[in-house]
Amino acid sequence: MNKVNLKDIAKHLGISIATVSYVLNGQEKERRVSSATAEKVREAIHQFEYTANQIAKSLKTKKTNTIGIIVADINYRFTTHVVRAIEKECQLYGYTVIFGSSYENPETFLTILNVLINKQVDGLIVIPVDNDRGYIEQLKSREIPFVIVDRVPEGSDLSIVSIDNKDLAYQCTQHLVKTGHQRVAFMSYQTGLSHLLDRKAGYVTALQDADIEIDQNLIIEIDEKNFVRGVQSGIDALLERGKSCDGIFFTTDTIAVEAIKYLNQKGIRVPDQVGIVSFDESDAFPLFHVPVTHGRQPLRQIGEVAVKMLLELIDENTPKGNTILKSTFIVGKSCGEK
Amino acid sequence: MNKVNLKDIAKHLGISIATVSYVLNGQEKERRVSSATAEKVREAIHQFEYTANQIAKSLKTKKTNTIGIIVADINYRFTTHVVRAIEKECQLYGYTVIFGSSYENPETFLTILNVLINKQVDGLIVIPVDNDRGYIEQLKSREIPFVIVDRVPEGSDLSIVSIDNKDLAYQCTQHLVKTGHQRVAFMSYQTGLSHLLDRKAGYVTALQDADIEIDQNLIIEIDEKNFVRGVQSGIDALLERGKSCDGIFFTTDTIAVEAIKYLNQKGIRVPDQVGIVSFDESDAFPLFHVPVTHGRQPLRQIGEVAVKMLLELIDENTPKGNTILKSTFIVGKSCGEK
DNA sequence: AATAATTGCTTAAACGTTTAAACAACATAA
DNA sequence: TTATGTTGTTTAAACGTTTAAGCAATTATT
Repeated sequence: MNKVNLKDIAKHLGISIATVSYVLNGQEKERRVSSATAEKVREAIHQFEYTANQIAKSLKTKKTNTIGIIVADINYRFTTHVVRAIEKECQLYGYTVIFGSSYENPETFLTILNVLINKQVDGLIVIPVDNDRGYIEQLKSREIPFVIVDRVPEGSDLSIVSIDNKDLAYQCTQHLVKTGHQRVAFMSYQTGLSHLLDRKAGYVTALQDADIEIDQNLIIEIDEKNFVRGVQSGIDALLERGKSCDGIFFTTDTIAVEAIKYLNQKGIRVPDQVGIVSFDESDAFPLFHVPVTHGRQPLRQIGEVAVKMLLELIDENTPKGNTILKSTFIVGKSCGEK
Repeated sequence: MNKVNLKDIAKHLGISIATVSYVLNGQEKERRVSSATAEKVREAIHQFEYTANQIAKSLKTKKTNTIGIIVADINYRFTTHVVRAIEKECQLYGYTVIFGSSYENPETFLTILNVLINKQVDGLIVIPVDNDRGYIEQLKSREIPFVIVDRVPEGSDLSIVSIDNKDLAYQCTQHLVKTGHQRVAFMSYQTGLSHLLDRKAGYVTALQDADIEIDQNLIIEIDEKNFVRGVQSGIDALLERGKSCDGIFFTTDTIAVEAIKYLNQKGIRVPDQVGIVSFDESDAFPLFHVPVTHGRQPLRQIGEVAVKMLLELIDENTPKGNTILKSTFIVGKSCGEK
């Protein structure tokens, strides 16, 4: 038994499809459907449990009430939290979410982009792919509203949601200094991505403001290809005698977790031997023997704002721009705090 | 400038829409389009970068190449891993994924169900909502192919992907016994859900097989409403003098993590004072000072199999049934293993 | 030479909606 | 009386595809 459609309802009531449609779309007043007819229609709709075929509707109205989101990998803490907020917010506004993962692969990214566009999504939220350069041009040439999350590319006619990476990195570094660490190291990925450059700038500025000289030996930048080994040899290098490093600022939670594992393994005591601060938290932190001091991005808010910006963009009544959200700083005990 | 459609292509070439469509769908042979014409069409398609409007296509073919998945919360380890596999598998077969979260709320679940059905998804994968009873009837009455993951409801004309919960729980318990623990406790949620009942059965059977008497005092079942307190008072109860509990089997990773946090906090040494095993792992385990022995569900495989079953169901050439996947058991050092 | 088969296309209906435009019936105003 | 409005409804085109059916031109068969 096939789903009942407008025609079925109309035939059953002996009226035209148009009339039924008007009632359904709340246009009885404008289209002067008599209240008797309207009532009949409502009854029939209820009786037959009619629900509109959104595909047909979309074809006609050119609106799918669907947004696409392209993430790097759903299996990241950042992603799940942001996606969760996006989906919640969309539920609120009657939008649904189609999603695809690029797995950091630019080609996959473009494939997904095409699929989503052919599905006629009303807009896109993009959590960018590392190392991908051309996607913004592709997006722009498609004339589809989109919002970029997290990463701030050049070019200002874009809609972007991000946080002040430099500021939060500044706070992280400053906290290490304030808790008595003199030789504060920096551990990050080897990359040209804006958010990580900003974090480095925050680190540098904080040290300068504290009149501490920057020591290039304390700056470790890891090749992602060789992640685990990179972290380990980075830690080894930092903690070798002579360097007298007494604090480390990790620019991502992934690096922090891997480093903490290794510190655990080597029996290095935190915070006694070395104080640590992480940019971003990890669900794993609570299992470490001491609460890890860290910066916290407002992931939920990032998702919410991204959706709001996108929906405004879709409704065409908004200027584009970069929305910068406030982060918070969570003080634990990994720097020897009282 | 609007997207180019079949009509544009046809007009440009001075041929009919039908011919273009036939070429596009690889029906040149059957429909006897001359190779000259076909070539012209292909060129034009390329030149204008034509891509089909999937909405129109779907309306006609009644196929959206989209599946819906309803999860409890994207923010769970189980969910992200399964969803990741589902999406990867779908990419392979040219399907896209629409998703919605029920947040454990049956009403939200039904709302999402309706939205997805109106979007004409070809099928559904459902990671069930705790405490929801009616959803299966709702699903069945909708005559839409669907696969249930993880939880095994009564009624056998369903397609289900699950693991052998009893068997894996048996292994977990047996391992505690084999590593010298005599007074093995069980900590789970207070629930009637099949997978947790099965895990309890595994625990009981393992002890019986080892000729150890079941002690109701060592069985803790936590009210989810009061989760953190429940875990803590459960641990307190188990470790109080007199009970001489020397091992605990946690039936979920969430319970295990919360318990480990509390053990940490209280300074209780694992595995010296108490050995622990967890059903399911957590990304947090590596930060614990000792590797946690645990059962591992084949999450990726669960996702893959769910998709395969669903696509077969959609193509109508498959019997339904319960596919039970093999789990593995990861030996750490949390039971005092050498 | 007449008929049949093949080739290469086109026509047009259909999918389930929305919506501008038309229309019939009646009421009101001049 | 004629024109003018108002009310309640229907008609039909359109959205961008797919696809069965039709048809003219050419080629093959008898």
